[in-house]
Amino acid sequence: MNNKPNKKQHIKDITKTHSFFEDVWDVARQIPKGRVTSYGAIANYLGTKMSARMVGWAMGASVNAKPKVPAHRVINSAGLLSGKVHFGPNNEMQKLLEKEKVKVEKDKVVEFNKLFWDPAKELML
DNA sequence: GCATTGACGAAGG
DNA sequence: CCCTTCGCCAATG
Repeated sequence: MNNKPNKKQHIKDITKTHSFFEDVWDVARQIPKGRVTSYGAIANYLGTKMSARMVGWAMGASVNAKPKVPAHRVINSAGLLSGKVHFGPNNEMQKLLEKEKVKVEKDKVVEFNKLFWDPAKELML
């Protein structure tokens, strides 16, 4: 099929009801409590595996998400709280994670590999 | 239309 | 453990 819709037009259309952001938010909202995932994992699940940056970018817009998105459970592949600054002037993100029994040290999730929640594996229904 | 930026990822020093 | 370089896509100026 060569009837590919203009990407720009498509985006403009979906921006009203359904956007790349909402896809990310939808996945993020399904992250179990006490678990964490990475931008790359979500990107891979959405098919945009080449651009984990876009996921982070969507997370930045999560402030517009309703209901709010547990973005504090979404971190980078190294288990580092890369976006903690976006939660508050202090380590708000870390506090939220520790509240969910997620240990954080040096802005990094302890045993991140064990707490890692991969939507592409856990959420493939 | 080009340049810069960005809550990334991986590899190298 | 810390920093640098490259690649990636989309938004923004």
